Amino acid sequence: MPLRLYNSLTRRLDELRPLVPNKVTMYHCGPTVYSSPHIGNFRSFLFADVLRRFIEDQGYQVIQVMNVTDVGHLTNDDLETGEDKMEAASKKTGRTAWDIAKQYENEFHECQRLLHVRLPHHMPRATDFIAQMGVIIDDLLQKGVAYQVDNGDVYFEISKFPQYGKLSGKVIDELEDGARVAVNDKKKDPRDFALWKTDDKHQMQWDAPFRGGLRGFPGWHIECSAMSAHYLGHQIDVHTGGEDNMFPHHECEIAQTEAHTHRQFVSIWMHARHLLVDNKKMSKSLGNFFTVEDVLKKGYSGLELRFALVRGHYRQQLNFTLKGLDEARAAIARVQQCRQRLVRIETGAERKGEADLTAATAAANAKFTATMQEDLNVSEALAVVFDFVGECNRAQPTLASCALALQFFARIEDVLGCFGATPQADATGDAPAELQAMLQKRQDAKKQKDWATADAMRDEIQKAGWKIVDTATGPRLEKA
RNA sequence: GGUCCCGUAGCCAAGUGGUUAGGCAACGGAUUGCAAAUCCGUCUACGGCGGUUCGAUUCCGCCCGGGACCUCCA
Repeated sequence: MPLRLYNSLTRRLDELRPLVPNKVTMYHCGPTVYSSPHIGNFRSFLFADVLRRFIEDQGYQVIQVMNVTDVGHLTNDDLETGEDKMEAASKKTGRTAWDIAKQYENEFHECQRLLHVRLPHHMPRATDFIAQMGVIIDDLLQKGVAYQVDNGDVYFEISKFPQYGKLSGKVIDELEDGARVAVNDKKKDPRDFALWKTDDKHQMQWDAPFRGGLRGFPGWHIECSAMSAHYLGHQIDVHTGGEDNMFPHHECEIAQTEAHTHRQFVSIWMHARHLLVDNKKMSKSLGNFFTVEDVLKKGYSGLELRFALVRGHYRQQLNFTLKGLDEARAAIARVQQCRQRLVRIETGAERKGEADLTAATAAANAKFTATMQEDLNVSEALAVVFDFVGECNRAQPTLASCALALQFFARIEDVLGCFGATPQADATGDAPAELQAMLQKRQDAKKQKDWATADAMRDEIQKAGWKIVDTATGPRLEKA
């Protein structure tokens, strides 16, 4: 069974057919590092992460590149008033753009770690690829697809690339009727976009990396073309981003890259739907957004946030709520309880049985694969996992079955990464000695039928962040 | 104004022309000194109105409601 993915370009499910057999190249539009990463950002990045993990699960070797935009992302791409986001943040805070970029890039990496993201193989910064951008700009100028105006700005000329609009379905006339107005009369067409801009006041400036240019800074779109070409070559298999990237960003990437190489840039374009918060659009301009840090400060773990952001289908709007995080916590616990019991049986801490889970495990694996192969249907894949949890809990499995089932869970974890590592059979030994003493005291009290003392001990242990689990073979302590 | 997506039980969220997700919460039962965890059971839905069909939540049309892009945003 092939892996089929929804391709924004063809508007249907396309089979993943890597240009080089068994190797998949992926490029992801990463963060613009001008503010703290928010949960909406990570909805997209976690989607990319799960995609990568599943493709690897399917036996491919993946090479993943995610850019860090630290220059050139204009607040208003085509208008004269457009301002670089880094510069805008700098103005607001009084710090340098370089300083800001560094801070938020670090924050981004920290969030990746907290949300258990498998790091892309390369995470290049735009500012480190000025020269490579220059090569493309130079070529586009030579080919007459781009033009330079008096002040030194270089624009890509839309009319020279008739396929412009093929990804987003935007048609020229429609755009001209829209809210966007041409106020930059230097441009031949209002939709021509900047490859290079000049501005004396801009903090980040470079001598033009192309012939006949003036000192300035690159436009936003060109970085992705340059960096994907540098690491992955002129043609790549999969390119992802948030749905807002589709236009104009990805449209522009296609135009400049394909005008440059005369080859199809990307086989499969994928876009994650935006997140809603309490059923409302989440955006900076509305101010109703949570940063990753906000959520973690409320006491939720990265795993819980990851689960909450990953559980819905990526092409569906996902409604984020704090209640959803509580649900995530409970759901994760359900899986972990199940895994822990299997470990306990395996290690002899709990009685094994006669139930053979071989067939059930094979079926779960097959269903999980099939459902993920169909455009990464995580929701349905989770249903498979939870069905299997029920089967395990109901059974008294053999040692061999425990091992098989645990392998299944390890695979799920490898792909989804939202449940955590295989639990320990018994964490009692890791608990502080005083808690272990309390546990013993509770046992003694129970023998005496001194329920008051027994319950008091349990409450104390709970207050310390642990809980008692009573079993047929005696009580044990677990982290709550 | 143009293009497009969605509306599923208390909440979240898949899917399908006729069997029927899953999670959370709630309730009843088993277990337990009481709990926790686990198991069993209950709650059974597809925005509204038409149409196509033997049969529609699933296809078509209209309406209502929410959202996306075209403008900063993943």
